[in-house]
Amino acid sequence: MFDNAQAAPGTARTVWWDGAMASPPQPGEASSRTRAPRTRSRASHSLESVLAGAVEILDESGAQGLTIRALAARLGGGVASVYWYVSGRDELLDLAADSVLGGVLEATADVGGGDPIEDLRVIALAMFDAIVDRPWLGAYVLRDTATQIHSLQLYERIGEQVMRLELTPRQSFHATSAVVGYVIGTAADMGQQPPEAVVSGELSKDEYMAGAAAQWRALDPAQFPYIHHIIDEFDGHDDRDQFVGGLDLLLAGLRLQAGR
Amino acid sequence: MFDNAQAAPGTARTVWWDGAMASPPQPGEASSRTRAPRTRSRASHSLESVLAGAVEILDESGAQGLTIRALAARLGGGVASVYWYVSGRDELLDLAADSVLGGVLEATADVGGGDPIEDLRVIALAMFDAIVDRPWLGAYVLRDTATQIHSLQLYERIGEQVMRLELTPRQSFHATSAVVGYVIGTAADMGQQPPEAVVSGELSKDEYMAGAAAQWRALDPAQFPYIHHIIDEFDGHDDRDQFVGGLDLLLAGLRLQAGR
DNA sequence: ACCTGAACACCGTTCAAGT
DNA sequence: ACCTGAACACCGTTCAAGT
Repeated sequence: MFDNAQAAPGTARTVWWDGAMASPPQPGEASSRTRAPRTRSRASHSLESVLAGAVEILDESGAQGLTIRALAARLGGGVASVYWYVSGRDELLDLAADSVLGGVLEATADVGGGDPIEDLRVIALAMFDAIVDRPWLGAYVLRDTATQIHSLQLYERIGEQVMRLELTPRQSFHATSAVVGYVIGTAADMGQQPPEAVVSGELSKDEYMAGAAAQWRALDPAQFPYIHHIIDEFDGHDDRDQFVGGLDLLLAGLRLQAGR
Repeated sequence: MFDNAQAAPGTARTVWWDGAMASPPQPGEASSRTRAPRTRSRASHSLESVLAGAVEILDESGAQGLTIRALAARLGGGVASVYWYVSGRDELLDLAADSVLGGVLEATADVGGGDPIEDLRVIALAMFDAIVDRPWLGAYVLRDTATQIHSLQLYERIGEQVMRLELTPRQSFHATSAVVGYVIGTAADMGQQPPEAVVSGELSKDEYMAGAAAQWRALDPAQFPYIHHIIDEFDGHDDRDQFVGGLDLLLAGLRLQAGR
């Protein structure tokens, strides 16, 4: 079902290729123990290396910076070779995002023994941490469970904690979706690049936030009483604290519903 | 501060143009009462018409379908004229999203008299409804409060309800952010197009969801106990019910914190 | 099977020029 | 002030061909 980690999805794999041609001569590689190929004439990739390269570029320059050409250049090969591993740029983004979630999956592998809601909190925080310093990630996480195996597994793991609260299936479904929705929504929002500021490097995120705070302070207090009520909290606030604050509200509601 | 509704932002408005040339002759328009111009030689826009055109295209074919060329064609003019009103495609998306939120703002103009949490619920639902059937909207809402006036005002309005709960500024800030984050995150997630399915029209959203449900049922129950626990709820579920389920958890937590 | 270079059809943005 | 057509520099994707 989710076997496209090896086969390029969207590509019909009819065997037009004669098996007798297998293992073609590898020039200059016969007894080489070093990884770097002596002859640079032909690049060789794998889905893992393609995704790793994509994540590198995404981390450096965001979704906008990930072009197929840039990726091919980084891999040291031609553009078209990328299409052997992914069906297109969209799937590349989906798989790159999912590969990062694989890390979250590993990091939370042993969660599940304690208080269900506390465990839920730990997983949600791990997920948040992964997304928040990867601005590009939020938009591509949990988009297509058929392509994104890790996303599905993480969803399952979160659901399993909720399940231990022994609510109805419907309540479990809603609670799990709420946690996931809150995490992704908040993280994506926080990770969003200030319009071309951080990307071009003209402005740091702190500088941008300071500018926004100044802008808020300049608003008419009569028209924006709430903004002025919280401006000191907004100014210089910590994203993680803000995230935890909301998460704890959600979990408190859940605890109430579960009667614990 | 937020005056870019009239002046194209990002464009320095130095007056190189001689004021004496004002109100040039309008050929064939002297006593015409009908809106359609007799001479098609020169198109005339406004920021409103540009954004309206953009929203139309976005509704029809999503963010991917909104190209400057498509927009210019719809407006019946040249490509470059769009750049008189917006600084680029990014700002076009931001402003188009914000213009839709203007509708939510109007629809919730008289909210604020009842129970604060109930009022919060009403606003959140109105926001959800606006986003959910506009898949493109979620990604561009509340991105830049300097450009997006309506987003800021909506944020203020939500905050004002929270303020009535008389929490600390910090708690108010976190609660408001949580509600907004949850709404946007959930709505964006639900509005997300199934990879090129609904866009190309090959697959309806219902068909896609049915396919996903079938896929989930095929998963190993030993490996995915939660998925199997909720699969009947997932299959054919109503997005709005799901949203409300999570929202009520969040609001219950908030009510608890406020001691009401 | 997997990689390549070149080509195709697009796209955002800019610019000199028009009114 | 506001609109235009043409140009520039890109980009995703495909394809015939190589190994």
